[in-house]
Amino acid sequence: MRTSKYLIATSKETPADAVVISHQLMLKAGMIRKLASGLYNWLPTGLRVLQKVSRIVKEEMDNSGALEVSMPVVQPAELWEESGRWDVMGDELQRFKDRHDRDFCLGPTHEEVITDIVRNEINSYKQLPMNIYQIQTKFRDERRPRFGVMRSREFIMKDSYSFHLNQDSLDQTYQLMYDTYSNIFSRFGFSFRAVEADSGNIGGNKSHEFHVLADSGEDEIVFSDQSDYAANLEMASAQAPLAERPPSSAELALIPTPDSRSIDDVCNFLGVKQSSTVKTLVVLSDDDEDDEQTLIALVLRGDHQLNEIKAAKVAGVSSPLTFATEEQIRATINCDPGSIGPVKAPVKVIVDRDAAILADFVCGANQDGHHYSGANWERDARIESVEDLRNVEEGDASPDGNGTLSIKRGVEVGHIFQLGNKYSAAMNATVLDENGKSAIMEMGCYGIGVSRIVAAAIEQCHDEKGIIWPDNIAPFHVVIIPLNAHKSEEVTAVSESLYAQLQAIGLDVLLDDRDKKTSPGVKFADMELIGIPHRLVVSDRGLENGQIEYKKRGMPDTQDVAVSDIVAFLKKTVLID
RNA sequence: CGGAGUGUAGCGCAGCCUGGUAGCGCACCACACUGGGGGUGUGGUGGUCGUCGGUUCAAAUCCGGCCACUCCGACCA
Repeated sequence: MRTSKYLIATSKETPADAVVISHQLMLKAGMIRKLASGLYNWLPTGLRVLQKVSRIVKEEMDNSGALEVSMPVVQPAELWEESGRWDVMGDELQRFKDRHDRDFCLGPTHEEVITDIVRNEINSYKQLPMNIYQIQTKFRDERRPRFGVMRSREFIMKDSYSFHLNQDSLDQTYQLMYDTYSNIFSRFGFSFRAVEADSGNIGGNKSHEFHVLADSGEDEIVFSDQSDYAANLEMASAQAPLAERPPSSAELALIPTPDSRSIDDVCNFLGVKQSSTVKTLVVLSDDDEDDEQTLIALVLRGDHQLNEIKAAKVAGVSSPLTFATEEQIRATINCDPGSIGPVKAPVKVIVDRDAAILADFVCGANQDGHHYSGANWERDARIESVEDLRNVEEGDASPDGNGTLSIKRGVEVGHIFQLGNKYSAAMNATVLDENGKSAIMEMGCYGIGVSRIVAAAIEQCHDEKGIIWPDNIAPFHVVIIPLNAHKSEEVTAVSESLYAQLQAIGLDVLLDDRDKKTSPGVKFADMELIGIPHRLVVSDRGLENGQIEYKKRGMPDTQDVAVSDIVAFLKKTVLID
């Protein structure tokens, strides 16, 4: 490609509404343009990268034995009603009617459609297992699109769905996909982690997320420094406390604590550490027979944070977790939410493991403006049950007993689930087994955010000048920059010759043949911003010595290579795979 | 969905408070110079000031409705 025939579309200014680096650089480098909130046009440079990412994902999926199909973006409501998700899904599901007033939606995912295909096409256990994938545009009407293509409403996803006669077969394919995903993200050169994850609303049991480590990531992931334990913060547990609860030594004392409603306030007022206090959060129970929902108190150590996912899984607690309103608290406990505590509380008290081993602690007294000091479990406060309710913290012991936990931010680029028979049962997707009996298929599903990978790669690979692409997803492998071509026939001739020769050995080459009004500085800056990994500068100065200047993007030094060697040099330097 | 904010040229912004000729930088076009790091000069192109309505002799500016977009939070298959 010649820049004179191409759309460079770079800009010096950083657009005001881009906050993360990948979004800024994608706009500045002319890869994308916003069309509306969460909707982006992909310009030529961006599309080249996107297609290379897709190609690698496709190659590895094909290698794994998965079969590629293409399913429509638009899906009929009937299938979603059959699976039960038409009514369950929130407004992320973009619903609309066609001219005949029939209900449709834009596909945010394709479990229903694939299950429909498979129940029609697959009849025998002999055809299983089968893993089917597509690389397709998805639409989710996100409440708050942000970070450019990292969280857009329309995006490209590789989604695959596997079908099995039994759990063993599902386990095997799940592991195969785990390994395939690891291969894919390794090919992009990512620093990534696979972590145990909550399977969320999609249903099912076993689930792993693949995260690219990046400070701008929206998720917090937890891993041990000495073992392979890794989990999403939502799922992560610390090792249960090993210490026994010390014996009580203090008397329960009621203390006026005017205007002290938060843990911070109380600790400042009383001069105690947060870890010697407990905080009490009141949530709704899950008995919904009548309007009079009972309340449940969740008690954590003052310095710990509630994990809402874990709390919602505790027996008796509403799911999704719903906090009691101030009125409900007032009606049942008769105090404001800043003064609640487990002592003589008129509700069930569920206690976090770390809060349960405290003795002589400070807590709310269930009277406005009062706290207790010297409170002790059993003696002063009844425990309904002890659970793991809190977020892990940096430095907690790993649950497998090996090492301590670190927390880093990550961008979720892949997610694999074991769905079980949630969709196959609802939609009656069965095969005949070897005994001739009808069997509901087990399912797995596996997603990769293809467009998100482009952003994640930039998050990991950039410097103050711009993007630094790995060779295998760079929009171009090599850029040739002729200097003073308008004055030097030799520079022009050598540049053209190189351009042809490098293309002939299979490289994607960009020849910066913009006219003399485009100064060398502009060309260098543009190509560094765009992130082309290999740069050749052809100049009279170099040609006098029979040399071309080579520079690798991101490396400080240039090197001179003989004109006669340059093609062979690049052939072995550029990593095309 | 709650809170906050912004809409003026392709991009970044000023002008609004105190109503009266719509401006600056970048980009773009022409010419000349320059020619290994976003160069210089001269001259240009480009805007229904988000939109609808109100006040006024007069509205980018004051008032109101609507729309769009952004940020923080909640949510996220």
